[in-house]
Amino acid sequence: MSRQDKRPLTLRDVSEASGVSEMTVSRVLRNRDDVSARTREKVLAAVRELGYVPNRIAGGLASQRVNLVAVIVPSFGNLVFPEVLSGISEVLEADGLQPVVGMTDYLPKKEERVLHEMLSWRPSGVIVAGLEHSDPARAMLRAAHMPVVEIMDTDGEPVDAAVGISHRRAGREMARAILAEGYRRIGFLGTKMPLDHRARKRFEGFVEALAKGGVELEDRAFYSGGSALAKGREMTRDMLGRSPELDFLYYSNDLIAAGGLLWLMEQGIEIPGRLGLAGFNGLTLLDGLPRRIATMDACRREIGRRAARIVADRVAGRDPGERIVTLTPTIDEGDTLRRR
Amino acid sequence: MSRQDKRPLTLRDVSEASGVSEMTVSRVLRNRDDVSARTREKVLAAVRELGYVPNRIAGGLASQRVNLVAVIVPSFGNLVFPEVLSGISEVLEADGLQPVVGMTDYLPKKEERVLHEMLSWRPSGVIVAGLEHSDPARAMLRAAHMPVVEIMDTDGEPVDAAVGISHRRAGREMARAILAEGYRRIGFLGTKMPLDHRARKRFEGFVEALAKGGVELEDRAFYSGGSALAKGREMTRDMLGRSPELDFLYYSNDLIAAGGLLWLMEQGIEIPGRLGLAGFNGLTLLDGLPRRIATMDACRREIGRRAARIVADRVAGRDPGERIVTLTPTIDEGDTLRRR
DNA sequence: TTGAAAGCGCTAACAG
DNA sequence: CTGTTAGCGCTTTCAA
Repeated sequence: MSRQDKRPLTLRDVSEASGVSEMTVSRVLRNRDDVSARTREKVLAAVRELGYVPNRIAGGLASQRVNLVAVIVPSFGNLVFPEVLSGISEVLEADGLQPVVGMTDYLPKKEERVLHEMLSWRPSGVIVAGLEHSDPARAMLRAAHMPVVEIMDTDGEPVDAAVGISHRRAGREMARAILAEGYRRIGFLGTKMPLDHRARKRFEGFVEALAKGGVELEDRAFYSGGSALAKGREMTRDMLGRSPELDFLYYSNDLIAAGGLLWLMEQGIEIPGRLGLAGFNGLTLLDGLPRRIATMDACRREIGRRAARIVADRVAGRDPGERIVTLTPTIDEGDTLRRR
Repeated sequence: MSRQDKRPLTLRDVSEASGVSEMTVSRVLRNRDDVSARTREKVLAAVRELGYVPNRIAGGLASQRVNLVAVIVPSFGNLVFPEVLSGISEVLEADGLQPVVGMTDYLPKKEERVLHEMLSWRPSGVIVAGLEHSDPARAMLRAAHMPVVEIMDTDGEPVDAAVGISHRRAGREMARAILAEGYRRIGFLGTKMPLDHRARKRFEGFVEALAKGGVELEDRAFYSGGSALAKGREMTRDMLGRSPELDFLYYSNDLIAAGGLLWLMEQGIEIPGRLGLAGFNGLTLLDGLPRRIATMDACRREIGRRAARIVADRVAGRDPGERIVTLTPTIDEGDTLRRR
């Protein structure tokens, strides 16, 4: 700890302190096994003594390899993405790779900026949410010459590889389950987000399967901004005000469904006797509500894991298997779907 | 788009395509204003045509400057950190800096690893949650010779700068507010996390201020794992089972408080008539519950903003002002504290 | 098992 | 306003 200056330490400093060549110090720091135990110890002692932290900027430039994987998601607030990220980290870390996360706020222009920024660090791969990207973004992804995995959604054609669920099918299956239970007068409550393509696809699949069952959506409402719980409450109140004949409410996510549930129970409305409910996502955060809301698991953690596995395999030169991985979400009936 | 090979593009390719020297291309790409409009256009056209993305690894090495700021937080799942991050991004982006986020899972060893990893990229600054770090971690932070801002907490001595609130004081103030309202038989429900120092400090401050008011905590419970909402429910049920005389419950976070609230209301227990409640964090996520739970805002977004401001100022050579910024959280009485 | 030399792709510094 | 030269701190490659 006798350094006084502010110059960052380099390999040369370690080399001088340990009396070993820079090259050999480098070998030790990269855990290569072609170094004698004695030399290794000398080097590690010097590294500890000086507090040397290798410079990966230089290392990356020299080796043309960087252990970063770019991960691009729309938002952290969403409650959906923390779990995806955790699945990604889990797998990448085991392979010595490091996720670097960027956020797009659901804005295509911002997605382009973030992508450009991340690609400028020459990562080993890219994991990006969604299949819908601007032309410049797709061009960048193609030109990057690295593994690219688009996640969450498989209703479309990926640039390279994809891992997700079919949101259209998720919507259809929930519609079928609702119809099978005998509900016929159905309302939909969701987010007004033209750029949330997955929510849109679920909605489309839902309406389509209802139609196939000879049922038309009886009412719908879309919100934007504000607390989802409070919005679910308001929208539910408003919708039942104008469409009191409804017997089922399908919400585009579990949080607004929870808001609706709380309001309905306060009104003394019997769930699911008088009115059935379903949401989407399978948020364990919400375990502990007075009813378990029927929902559909989006396989978030598994999507993260599989996507990371594809990147890690490709980086390591292993065969990653199929290009498009479609996971199958399962309906969790909870207490608000099945009539006794 | 006529390239066939997989060699990544370099400045030289752009230089050749545009008939301008590498150096001038570099100037254009860094938005320097000492380039003629005509030359600039030629270069940008070539860049677009080729789809060139600059290599920041090389750029960083040459300039000894990197626009990254390391941000180290315990967990994404926490609902607390997304908002801090958003405050950080907001300010950093305006200064051309880019946050890079790492996660420690509340584990000191993992914190060391993540910190070492991030410092190896020679970022322009570090923002790290908490004041408690292992000796090696503190040594790394000191030796890094860059702005380091410890956030969330100001009860302690930072390595360099700090922005946060006093959690001890937050606990004390909530205790005073509770006593002022006339409650005397108080229970505490929190997380069993020896490594969550901020929760511990709030608890200590709370107990201390009760004692000063001549009141001793009557019951306490700690949980770990599982859904916070469900745990709040269970713990509340159990605590009231064994200590039915309690007239107030203080929860270490809003989510378990919400679970408790839901259970209590189902039991028909009058809130706050029979029992007062308070949580901590000011989670807007929970707006829409049947009662607004009394809570204390942790100033999350503002903490992120101020911390980022300090880093950005230091990087730009501006005077960042005071070394320790203590924000003052305010009690939000909601509907569950004040007896009518 | 160790060392010496030659870059990686860019930018600082200086010259024109 | 534009170009030339000399590195940045590592790792690759080859030789000992």
